[in-house]
Amino acid sequence: MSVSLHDIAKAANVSPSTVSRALNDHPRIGTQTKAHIKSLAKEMGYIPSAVAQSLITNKTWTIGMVITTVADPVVADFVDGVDEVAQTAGYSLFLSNSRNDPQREVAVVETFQSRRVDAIIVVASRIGSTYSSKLDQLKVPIVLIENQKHGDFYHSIFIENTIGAKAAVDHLIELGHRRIGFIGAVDRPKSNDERLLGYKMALQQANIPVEPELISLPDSNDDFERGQRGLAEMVAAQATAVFCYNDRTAIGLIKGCEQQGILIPQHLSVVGFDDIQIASYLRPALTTVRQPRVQMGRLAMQMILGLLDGQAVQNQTLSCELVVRQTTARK
Amino acid sequence: MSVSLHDIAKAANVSPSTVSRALNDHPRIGTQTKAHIKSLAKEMGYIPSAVAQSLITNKTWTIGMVITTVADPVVADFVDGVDEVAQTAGYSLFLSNSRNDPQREVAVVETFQSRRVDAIIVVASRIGSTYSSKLDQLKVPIVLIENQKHGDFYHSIFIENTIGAKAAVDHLIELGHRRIGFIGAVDRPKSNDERLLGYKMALQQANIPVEPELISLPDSNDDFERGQRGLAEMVAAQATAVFCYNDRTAIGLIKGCEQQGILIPQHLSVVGFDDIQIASYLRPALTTVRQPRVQMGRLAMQMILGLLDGQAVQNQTLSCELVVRQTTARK
DNA sequence: CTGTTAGCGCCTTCAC
DNA sequence: GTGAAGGCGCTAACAG
Repeated sequence: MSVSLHDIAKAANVSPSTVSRALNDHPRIGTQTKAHIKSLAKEMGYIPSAVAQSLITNKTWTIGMVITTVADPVVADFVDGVDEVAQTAGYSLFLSNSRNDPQREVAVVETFQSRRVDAIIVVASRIGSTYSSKLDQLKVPIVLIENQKHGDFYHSIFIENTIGAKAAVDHLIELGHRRIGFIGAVDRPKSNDERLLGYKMALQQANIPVEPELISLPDSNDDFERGQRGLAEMVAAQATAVFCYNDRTAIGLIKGCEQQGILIPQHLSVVGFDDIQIASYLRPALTTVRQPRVQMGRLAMQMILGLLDGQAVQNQTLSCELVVRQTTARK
Repeated sequence: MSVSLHDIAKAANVSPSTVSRALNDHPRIGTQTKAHIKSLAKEMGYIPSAVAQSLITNKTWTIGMVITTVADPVVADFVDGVDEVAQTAGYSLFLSNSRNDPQREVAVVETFQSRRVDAIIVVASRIGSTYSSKLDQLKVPIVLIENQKHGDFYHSIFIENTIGAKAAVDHLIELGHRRIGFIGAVDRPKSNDERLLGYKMALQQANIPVEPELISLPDSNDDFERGQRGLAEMVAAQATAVFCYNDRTAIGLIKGCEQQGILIPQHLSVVGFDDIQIASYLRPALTTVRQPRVQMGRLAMQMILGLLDGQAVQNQTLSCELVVRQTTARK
């Protein structure tokens, strides 16, 4: 296999521990022997085995991250943020898709445990309290991004869904809309409820009744498809504006509109959520609520670092901001 | 720490080796002791240490994947494909961004080596022959997806860039266009050259001169920005159609057009490359060349599995297909 | 300053 | 069928 400490020890006529010390810049080591060993090691192409090191130090310098799918641009940005901070801090990232299947998620977490990861990050988990029993025994810090189960488990990073959603709907109301619809996502119960709540709060504050037929929760796992499916209900309910669970839902909705000759924003105003990169490149450019996704990923990893450092770490809730573009217009 | 073989051996009043055998369904083991030990292990929450196992078996069940950034939807799909096959085969995936920086890429690969990954997958590497010396010594199988250095190193998965590009430009020529531009990507030299070659071949075949002013290689690392920057050159060269290096470049170009009142496809026809998911949701929907990205990821991981299994594995070049939508029209 | 010893958690011959 | 012993590659006390 690859060259080991022993190999280079033999070559240098010293003991393995001397080699170890030299390579780790241990204080009590001869300057010349150290230099000699180091050059020898390089020459022999020695690369220390992280697995052997982990076994003894009981630290793997490894983070496990469970996501739904990296094909979701929101998730991708989380990953980017986490990876950035992790890499800088010397950690490697295990990435595993759960495809939003709670069972797979549990399986992945168990794999991570067996790999003795130093910490775990889970995006959009729907597991919730199941974790309590499974993970409380483990000493592994775990932080959740956009946990989808009600109740605060462990350390979490949230976004101000309700406030953001309310801002979106406030904006529509200001534009004179009264029949405002909502197209939601059933597979992300908590964010969905929070955004729906913001929607309702905005309406109530403006003394507009909340009408069930204006709220659509299409039974699909695909964001785009949900948007397209929700359109029928919006038309039937005579909505003049729609707030969508996220940008991809809005994009699906808009495509459906185009096919039916419904003009955006002349006939229908549309607001999304997330501000994914493409949002500003659409024609018309999408009005949406911006979420600091990369920042959330960074923060998650920074929380991990704090936790690993034994610090007390607070849950974080980041704010989001309305970005008005071209899909919303005065009624 | 966590419970070990010894702990459960003590609890069961047997030796550690017996426990090991029981848990691994070794043949020579008492049926009842086995059952007893298994239930005991579950009860005590025993999770075997993959790191200890790796140290002894010299196999980590781990794959290292180096990417530019997961925020690129093309890369994200590669990752999805790899992850799918890897997970099924029992492998975990280390993911690391290089941000398209060759130096970082080398650093990441070294980290992977120290972690003793069983294999490495690199996306859009610009390293090339540097690998020869560095990795030839290692016994780790390595497969490259869309290698960006000329010359075939190791095992690779390619796409028929030239054929796809030619199909795109053929399509524009059929529509009556004669002044067709190309906006390329300098940070992906090989794919860019291949697509540019396809562009040139199509023109030559139609007896249309290749004019340098119709070829733009904006000095930027952002796809969208390249598209926007390239527009000026296209306008100056009086292009009536443009073939872009990829979809995101096309999207940037289209945005620039909108700002200048240039209508797509009436004033300018545009073709992209990749067929990222959003392409069909744009208005007008983007004409492009579809790349089987997820399939490429799967294939990469399957090649790894073959290699790990000692099989002789062939490089693969997948074909792509023109998808005509709404951004191209008769001149 | 350097060598020796022990052991991280597990598997794998060997004995019994 | 089960136990004892050795070792994977490395670090961390101890000695010297």
